[in-house]
Formats: sequence, C-alpha cells, structure tokens
Amino acid sequence: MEKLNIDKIARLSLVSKSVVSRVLNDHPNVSDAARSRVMSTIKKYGYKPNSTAQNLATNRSHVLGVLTDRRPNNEMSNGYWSLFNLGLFDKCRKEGYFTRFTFVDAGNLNQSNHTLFDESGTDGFILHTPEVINLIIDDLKRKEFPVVFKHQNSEYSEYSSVDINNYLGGYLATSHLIELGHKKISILWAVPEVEEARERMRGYRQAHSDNGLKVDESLIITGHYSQEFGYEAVRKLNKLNKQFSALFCTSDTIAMGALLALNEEGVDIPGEVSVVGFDDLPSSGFTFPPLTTIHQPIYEKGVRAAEILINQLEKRDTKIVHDLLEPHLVIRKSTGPVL
Amino acid sequence: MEKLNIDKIARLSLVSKSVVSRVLNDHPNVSDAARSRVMSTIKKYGYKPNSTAQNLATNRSHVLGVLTDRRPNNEMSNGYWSLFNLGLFDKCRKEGYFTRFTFVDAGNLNQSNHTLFDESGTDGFILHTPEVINLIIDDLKRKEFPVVFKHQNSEYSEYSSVDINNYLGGYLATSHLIELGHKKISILWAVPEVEEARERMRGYRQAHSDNGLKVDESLIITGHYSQEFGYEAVRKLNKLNKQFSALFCTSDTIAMGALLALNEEGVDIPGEVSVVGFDDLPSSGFTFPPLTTIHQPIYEKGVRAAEILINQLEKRDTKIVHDLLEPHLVIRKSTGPVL
DNA sequence: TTGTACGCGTTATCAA
DNA sequence: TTGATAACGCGTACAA
Repeated sequence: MEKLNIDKIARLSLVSKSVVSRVLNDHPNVSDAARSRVMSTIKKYGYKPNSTAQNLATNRSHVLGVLTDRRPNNEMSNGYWSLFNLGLFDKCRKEGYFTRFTFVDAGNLNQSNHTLFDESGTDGFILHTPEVINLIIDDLKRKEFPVVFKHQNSEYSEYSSVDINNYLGGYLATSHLIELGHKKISILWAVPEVEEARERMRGYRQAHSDNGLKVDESLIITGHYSQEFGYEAVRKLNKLNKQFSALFCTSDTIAMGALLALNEEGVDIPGEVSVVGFDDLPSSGFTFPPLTTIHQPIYEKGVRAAEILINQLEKRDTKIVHDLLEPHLVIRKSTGPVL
Repeated sequence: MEKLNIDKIARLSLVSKSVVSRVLNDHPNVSDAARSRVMSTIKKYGYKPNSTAQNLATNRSHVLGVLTDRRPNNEMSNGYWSLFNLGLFDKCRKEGYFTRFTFVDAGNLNQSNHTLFDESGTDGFILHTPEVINLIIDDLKRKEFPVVFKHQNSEYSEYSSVDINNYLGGYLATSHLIELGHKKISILWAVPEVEEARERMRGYRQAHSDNGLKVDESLIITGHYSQEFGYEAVRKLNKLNKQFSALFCTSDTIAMGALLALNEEGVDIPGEVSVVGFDDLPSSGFTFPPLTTIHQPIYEKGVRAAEILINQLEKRDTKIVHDLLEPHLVIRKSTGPVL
C-alpha cells in the first residue's frame, strides 16, 4: 500500500498537481476533461488530501479550542457540560470543524500562559468558564485570536458571548412560587463571584419586590453547585428551625440534594415544601417528585457559541454579539400551592 | 508583532536552525553555549514551534481519534460519557496528546467510510461503541491504524480492548439481593445484542444457579438504557401483577426510572422492593432512596484506553491486551432484607 | 558540535 | 486552462 499524495494523483491523471489542487478546492478554471480524469482517479484510489499539509499551507486548522477549568469529575459529569459540548460538536461537524479541549487547573495556576493554548493548531477559542479568563485573555488579545465567551461577562464586552438570561430565569422561578402563594422562599445559590449567579439572585429579588414581598435575608444560603450543598443546606435550615414553604435552588444538582434531605425527613413535596430547580438537566424529570425547574437551552448555547466563532473565522459575520437565550419554566411535580 | 519561526530564532541566537531544532527536541550534541543562547531567545520572544509544521515533518499528530455513535442527547449526558472522556483527557494531557471526536449517525450509515476518520490528523483510534465497529474496522485494518476498543468484543480479539468485568458486576448485584433473602428478582436489561449486556445477564443467571434458585423468565424485561424504560418496566410488571421483591437494573438510569415509578405508587423502598443499579453515576448517591449499585470505574476506563493506545503509538508496549477492570458493589439505601 | 540541503504534502503566484 | 516553482515551518540525514 504505497502512500498517496497529490503528486501521484496528478501523474495518474496526466495533469500537474496544480490542477488536482484546484479540483480538490473547487476552483474555477479547470477543464471538464481534466476535472473528470482527476475525480475518477481520486475515487479509484480512495485518495484524501493530507490535512496537516493543508493546514500548513493555508495557516488554518479548522479546529476550535475550548478552554475550560478542570473541575472535579462529579461537577463535570452532571449533564450540563456534555450537553453544551454536544451542541458544539454538532455545529462543528456541520461546518467542517473539530474541537480541541484544553483544561486549566484553576487551583494550580502556575502553568505558563504560553502553554495553555496551541496557536498553530487552533483557529479560535471558546472560553468555557469565567475562572480561566483573567489568566489567558491578555495573551489571546495580543495575538488577536478570535474568542467567544460562554458566559455573560460585562467586564469584557469587547468579546462576543453567549449565555442565557439568568436574571429572567431567577425571576420566573421565584414568580412561579409567589403565584402559588409562597411568601417564605429560601434561595440556595452558588458562586456569587460569577455574574450568572448574581443575575439569578437579582431575578429572585426583583420578583419579590414586584409582588410587594420582602426578601428574608436569613433564607439566603450560599454554597456551590452540587447535590451535597443542597442536602446540607436543607439540614441547616431545619436545624436553625427556619420557616420556609419553598426552595429556589439555582441548579438542578442543588435541588436533587435538597429533595433527598426533604424526602429523608418525611417532608411532603410539594405539600409542605415546594422546590424549583434551574437547568432542566435530562435527569430532572426523574427525581422524586419530578422537578419543576427553569429550562435553559444548554445544547443550543453550544451550537450558538460555535456558530458565532465560526462566523467570525469565515468572515461571514464579524460583529461582536452578546446573545442571551431565553430560559423558561417547566412545571412538574415538585411545586404546588401553599396549603 | 512579526511572525516567529525557527529561522528567526536561529538567526537571533547566532546558530543554524538545526541547532534550534535540536534544543527544542532535547537532542544531544548541542554545546552548552549554543543551548543557552537559544533557550534565552526562545524565552525572550515567547517562541513556540508551529505544531502543524512539526506534524507534517514527523508524520505524527499527537491526536487520538475517538469514534462514537451519536446517541440522543439525553443518553450522552447521563454522566457516563463525560466520565469516560475525562479519563481520556487527563491521560492525554499528561502524555502530550489531544483528542478528536468523530460521530457516526448509527441510524444514517450512508456516510462514506473514508470520511469517517482523518488519517493525516490522527495517530490512532478509540472505538467507543460496538455499533460503529463493523462500519469502520476494515478500513482501519487496511491502513494499519492503531485501535483500541472501549468494549469487550470477542469477535475482534486481535485488537486491544478495555472494559469492566460485566459478568462479575451482574453476579455481584444479584448475589447481594439473594443474600438479603430475595427470590423473585426481576432484571431490567438493555441491548442484548451487545456483549456487555449478555455478560451482565450471565452473571444474573449464574448467581441464581449458584444459590439453587431458578430464574423466573417472566421477570426478565428487555429495553434500553434510559429512565423511561425503567419507569415503564415497573408499571408493566405491576399491571401484569407480577410478584417480585427486588429489581436488578443494568444501569443507574434504568434504576432512576424504576425508583420514580415505585415511589409514585407509594411502594416502600427497600421495605417492599429492593432496587440495585449498575454504573454508580455521580448522581446515584442522591436518588431517593440513595441507590445501591455496582460501581464501575468509568473514569479509569478512559485513562486505560488512552494509555494502551499511547503505549502502542510510542512503541512502549505494543502487545494486544484485553483489560477487564473490576466492578464492586456499593451498598446504599435502596436494598434491604426481605420482610 | 554545527550547518547545509532536502523532504513532508499542500496551496498560491505567475508566466506560459 | 495549465504547470513550474515558491512558500508554509519544521525535522533530519549527511557532510563538514
């Protein structure tokens, strides 16, 4: 099995390699005769151009880099990350791009910035998590690398970004509970350093004030996005003998932990306590009871992030955008009226 | 910001580019003086070699291809896929490799084989799912591409593979239930076409016969790996008025669906029915009740798959292996003695 | 120990 | 419409 290359194909087709290259790249100015000869030998020998050589010659790799921090396994396997990446992959596949992941140890930041991204093997970057941005953004800027943020981040409005309307999500979740008659609504939220979290909180507060309700600050519990936090938070609330008839968990994982703590204590859901989550992970329809939650289009976020970056790379649309996709409420069985 | 390349660095260091190349690749036969001059200009200008050019020159890409079929989003985001990939990524990162995903539409197989993998951009392949193997294996074989299977597959014993001991997993799960006194154990399993599933079933049967029990064939329900199946299967069993005191679900997702159906009907778990799952997904500690299940080292499977392939590529260890990692039982709260 | 020259497989320029 | 020929940036015999 001899190696095929453009020269061999050219010789076998009785043309020069320039012609083969033109045929390969759909260039005009190729005679029909030549084209069909080339096409048939390509087909006959199953020739495919060497993509590495193409990349070198064109200075384009058709690879999108994804830069994300390496969270613990359980945080990266709750479905959110997968869904986003599936959106990325699908869009990339359609457009002829590949995806390359680079992880940053957020705890261990002594990696040289230079080693974080491979300029020659990547056409642009999707910055997955707010934590990594400060690390890397100067380098990327200096090298004029196309970049899309996966989170809203008003500090860097000069870069395109995709997110959902987190404020609206928080507002919808809280309003739903208020409409059901709840007045004592505890919020279990996480990582207030991040704009996403603050926006959800803002929605929570706004829904209260729009309905003439005052937020009970002692019902605000801060933690991180995990089942453990939800579980512990509920136990803490109960230990402190806090009165609440509803729980707004700012992620479905938090809600799962809360649900377990409630169920274990024999609390009737939603009879005694209503619970609303955030994300609408694929498994959230199968918690007990099935979780009322804010659906966010995670997959679509991935698609859109890839789309924006590719549009930029292909010079189809190079203007900066700050997309905020719409979340919506999904009512299942974990919320009900105050009795 | 002018473009840096090996020639410029050479000129600035007052050596030829051969010397720079040798320094870059840790070759011997470079004088200390030259080496330090080169190193300092590299550092000074922040030079990094162009990886595309390196790939072209060495005919190595340091990219592992992962070929997997494109299942529905919810199936690919239950945590299993993420965990496996995290193992892959971590190992690859350590060894200086990247990962490239290629998806196959298992339903829509008219893609030309030739388009499925990019030989020039990939050093070897991990075949993720049994469904894609037949499609592609001839091509890979003909081109002598290094390949590792992510499933045990005795039809292709000429290729290395990684899996868990699925037989043992089925055996452990069933034995646990039998030890608790259960005699009517329903099994909810999926995709019997795949060796993995048949092995788990074999363990289920063997545990019965080792304990002098006969399998009630009417308690064997066949479906697919999903919460929906688990949910429907339980309802079906109840509608048919089947007697069973325990459920062996061959995946945690199936178990979650089963749990919901049981909970909704007010069945006490494990008082009336015990449930054991398979996989030990990160969320399985937070179902209600927390799920007793067979833990399989998914992340480690990813690590090992990458390791085997990289060992082959680096010629460190080229012999064919068929690894079967050990699963083990994790007892939580969804199983208990027969009352 | 160093440097020259060529090869890797493409694309792109420019003359024919 | 075609075909030399020169990049692209690096690795590596081979000669010095």
